[in-house]
Amino acid sequence: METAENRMSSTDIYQTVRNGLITGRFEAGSKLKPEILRKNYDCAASTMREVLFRLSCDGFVSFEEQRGFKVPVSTQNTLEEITSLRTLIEQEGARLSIENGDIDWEARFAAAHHKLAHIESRATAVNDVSPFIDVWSQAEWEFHDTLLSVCGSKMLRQLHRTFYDRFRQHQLLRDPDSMGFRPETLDEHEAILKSAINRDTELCCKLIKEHLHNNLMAYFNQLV
Amino acid sequence: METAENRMSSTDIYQTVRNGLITGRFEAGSKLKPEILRKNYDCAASTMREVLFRLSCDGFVSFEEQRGFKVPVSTQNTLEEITSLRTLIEQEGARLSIENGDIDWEARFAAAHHKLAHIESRATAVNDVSPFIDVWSQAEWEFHDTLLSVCGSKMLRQLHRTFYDRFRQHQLLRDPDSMGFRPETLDEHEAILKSAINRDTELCCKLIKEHLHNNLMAYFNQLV
DNA sequence: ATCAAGAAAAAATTCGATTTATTTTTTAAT
DNA sequence: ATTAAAAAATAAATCGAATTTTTTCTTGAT
Repeated sequence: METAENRMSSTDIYQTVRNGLITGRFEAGSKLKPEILRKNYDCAASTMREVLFRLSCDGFVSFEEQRGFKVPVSTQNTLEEITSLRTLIEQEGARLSIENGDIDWEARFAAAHHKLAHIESRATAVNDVSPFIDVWSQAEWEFHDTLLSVCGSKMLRQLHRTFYDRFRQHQLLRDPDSMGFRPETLDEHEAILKSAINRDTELCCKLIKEHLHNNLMAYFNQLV
Repeated sequence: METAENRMSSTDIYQTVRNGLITGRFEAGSKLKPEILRKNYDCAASTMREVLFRLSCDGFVSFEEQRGFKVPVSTQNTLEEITSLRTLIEQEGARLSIENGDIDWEARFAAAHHKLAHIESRATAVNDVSPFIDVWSQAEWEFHDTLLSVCGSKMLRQLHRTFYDRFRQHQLLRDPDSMGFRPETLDEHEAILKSAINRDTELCCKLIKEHLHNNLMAYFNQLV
């Protein structure tokens, strides 16, 4: 008998689709029809619907009653709101981490930065950065998450993750070729690392704000 | 032919269950089985499951794969995290509203406070406050939401609403008879109103922090 | 040609049943 | 009496089809 391929659980499908959404695999504004998508994930339409509902709660897809699911359309205002909230949350998380963090945290944060800086300098030196996107994204995420890792609030970290990913999603919605990084991020990340390790809370918050503001501006400037 | 009662849409059911959760109609830690609940809402188990997934995203119910849904158990730490995040968000919203708000906002905020104060003073004067819970809850929500109403960020307001409701849910999970209000809230609300209208951002943020901290403390003190 | 009404198609929603996994109960051996 | 394995019962997860609603297409009157 031919073996049936191992099926994914709905949670696996959820993860896969979520990942697809934040890596720009779906076109902005396009419909997400359970009946169509199910074929890609080998499941029933109602299972697909369940997954899409879960994604809609966190804002990765939009839902309108009797009208189904869509990839959200990115507007300037949406991205500004996402950036503001991410800034608010990341500043607070950094504040708490700087307060609580011990030498072990410093070491982990320095290590995360080291990895990230390595990738960023290699990516800056080259013409086509596309092969770096995936590793860079992962390293950047780990850098920012390590900063918050000893803030003491799981909830805050989770919320930060949602807004971090939503920002990335909206960058890609507008510009599917967006790398997400500018050469300047290298210096910005280093400054954040140093301020945190020096326990300079106010400077760190200021640098985070500038870093995220610059990300936002870079995005707007790409809009020809 | 006998007419079939008008059925609720899944979104209606979602709202109803959400409301039930934040008004203490489900016992902490109890299982939420789609097959059982469906009978109360006249729908299929899979529809119920869909609803529960939606609620789990915002933290109103907990979900574990292959083990179903539960009413969350309230721990001290959870409530502290919820309070901290609500404080962070409400302070930021107040800051922005104070910056943007015009005379119309002031008037609406004063009106919301007037209603709330009226209810609070009547409730304070009486022995059994239970008949006031529903109107008070609504008025308190409107007061806090009006404060944020011109912050310019729909997302922030939505997030605030989630944490506002989660706080209330956890109060009731621990103490099903919790009124949610203390006599002191009357003064605290008034002070917040005045500081906002005086455009004293820093004072307003401080008062919000104290107000929410006091809510939290009142909750802990009830734990015998 | 334009528009509205009605018909057809497509998509969203809901359903009841099947399959799969977990939990509880029973049985049997030590 | 305890424990371990097996069986039964319960609950979770998934499915494919039926139903309802929305959207698109067709037709015919102005």
